[in-house]
Amino acid sequence: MNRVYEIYQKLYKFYGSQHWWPAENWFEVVVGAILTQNTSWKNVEKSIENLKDKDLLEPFKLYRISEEKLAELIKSSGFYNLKSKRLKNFLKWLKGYDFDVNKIKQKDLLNLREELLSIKGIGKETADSILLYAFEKPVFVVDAYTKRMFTRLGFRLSKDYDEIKDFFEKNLPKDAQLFNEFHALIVNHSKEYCKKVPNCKKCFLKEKCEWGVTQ
DNA sequence: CACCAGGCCCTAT
DNA sequence: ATAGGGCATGGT
Repeated sequence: MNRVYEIYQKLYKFYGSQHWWPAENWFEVVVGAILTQNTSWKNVEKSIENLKDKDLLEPFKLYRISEEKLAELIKSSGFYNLKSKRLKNFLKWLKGYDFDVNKIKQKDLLNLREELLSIKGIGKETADSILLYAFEKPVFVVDAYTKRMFTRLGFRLSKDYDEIKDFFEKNLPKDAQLFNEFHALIVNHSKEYCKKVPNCKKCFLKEKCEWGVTQ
């Protein structure tokens, strides 16, 4: 049994199923993924709520409003001019599929990833978050939490995003549901524990756990 | 007051 | 290939 999969199992046993991403539907996932770039989720939530309150959190509605208007609506997320443009870029791509998520889901994973990465403002992490949580494709999402947590656990991760991603995928079954849970658990554990104890020596993921939860 | 937060793009070496 | 700057709000 490899160490990566072991860690997943410990997290799952301790925290349980996470039911991620925190969104009501696939489009909300996409909007959140773009808005949360280098930004706290709290600030993103305000923007999402604002869009919902104004009944605008739908693809065609956002496609229709102006970039300037959209920027105002998402102000709380920071980088709002940039992110408004990025959302617009995604929406133009989405129009090519008639705003129909089912047409997108039918596409092959690797080609779909390339398409997303070709959209200006969608980088690897954002693309993978969308692939996994909006389109339900089996990709492992690498983010700041993932790198920080596994580095603290003693892993020596590459600097290259795709190399890190490949490392995790090689050590786990290729299962969208598992990737979904794992990333959610990493974020949850980071927020619950790692962040509060930056140099903790007793995280339950380590061999010697002082919290009585080592399995 | 400073620093950080679920990145990404562009430019200069 | 890789480093550094810009983007901007809200919380601690």
